[in-house]
Amino acid sequence: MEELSARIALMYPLSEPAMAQFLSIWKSTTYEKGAHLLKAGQVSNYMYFVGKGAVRIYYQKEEKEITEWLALDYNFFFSIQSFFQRVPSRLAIHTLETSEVFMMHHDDLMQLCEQSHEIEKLFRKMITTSLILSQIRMESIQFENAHQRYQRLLNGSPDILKRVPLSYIASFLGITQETLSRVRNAR
Amino acid sequence: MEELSARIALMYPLSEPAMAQFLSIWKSTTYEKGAHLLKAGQVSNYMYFVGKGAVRIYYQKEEKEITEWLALDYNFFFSIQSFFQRVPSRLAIHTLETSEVFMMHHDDLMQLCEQSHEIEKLFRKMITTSLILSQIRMESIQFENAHQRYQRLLNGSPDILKRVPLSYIASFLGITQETLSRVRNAR
DNA sequence: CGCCGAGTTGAACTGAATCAAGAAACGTGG
DNA sequence: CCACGTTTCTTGATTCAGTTCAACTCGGCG
Repeated sequence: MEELSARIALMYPLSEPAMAQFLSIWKSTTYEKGAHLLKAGQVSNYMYFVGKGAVRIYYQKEEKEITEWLALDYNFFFSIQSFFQRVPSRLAIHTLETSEVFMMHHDDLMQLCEQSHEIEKLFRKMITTSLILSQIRMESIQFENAHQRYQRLLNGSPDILKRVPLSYIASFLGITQETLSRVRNAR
Repeated sequence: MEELSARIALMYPLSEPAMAQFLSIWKSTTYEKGAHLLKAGQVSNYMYFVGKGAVRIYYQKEEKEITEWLALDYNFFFSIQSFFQRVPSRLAIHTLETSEVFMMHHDDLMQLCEQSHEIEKLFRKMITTSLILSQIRMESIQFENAHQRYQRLLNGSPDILKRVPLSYIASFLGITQETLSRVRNAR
């Protein structure tokens, strides 16, 4: 819980009562490796945060599984479209390691946002961060080749290779497993 | 101004005084075709809205010009990273047609957000919309081929071909002008 | 008429996907 | 602790979408 509150404070420093209020709507559960937090077709009601652990967001696309996001150690994640638009999610979420997962229900968040301008503002900052990350990822996909994207990922999470199967990493990078293998072993 | 206020109301229906307050920080200017709203290297202080008209956001990348965004008739646009992070923008913005452009200064917006929870919430919704669009565009770039992306663009703005040179459209779609030409004339 | 920018067409090339085997690592039961 | 099957990863050959480079067409317009 301290890590969660530290990450929140980093985005926008809430007053003490607001922080307490905000933290109060987060529930924590420890999931075994391979457990599903969300299945495809459900409306995703939660925004999540992983403690120490690893989580994968993926979906089915023409008999292939696409890894949409990988969240390791102390990071937020959620199904953007489903959470905001309240529509069933194509995405599924499962753990890659036994992980402590914190989750906050959409309705609780909305209710707090109504009551508290401060929390509304925090939430706005969280979305802004997502938007900027989304832009950066888009540019990476559009202009960087397989090798550059792989390097970028390694810079951000050097230990990801030891913790996530290559097939997931390849899909997350938008390349095939074979290409990733070649890129890794080149030179 | 009515169009601007209509688009705002669509995202989040402000109370009358809040709407008046919000509209009051927007200034309007009519720019001739080819005029620059923003040059690369400047911090972008504004969020923009085009009335009837057309605007292009672009940047220099290794002696090529990349068209990052095209905004036609009654749409918002801005340099996301520069606006939020207050860093110099790689992006430049110019008009493709004589256009009425509305602009809102970052600091005015922030001040209003401090004062008014309602406006903060509107702003949050605006960013959320951007985030969802960004996700959709990312998926389009990653998984759709040149022909599909072209079709998607046409569906969204059928008259864009008549108003924007092909070289800009190609770059916006992330393909070369030659490929766009082939895609257009195929079959 | 000749030039100029915008768009098209053709041919060669390239990065990554696909298809197809293999090799290595992993774990489960004997 | 080993043997076996399964999953994960690598390697090779071929194919393909899209790029690059170069030449060409077309429609203004001074």
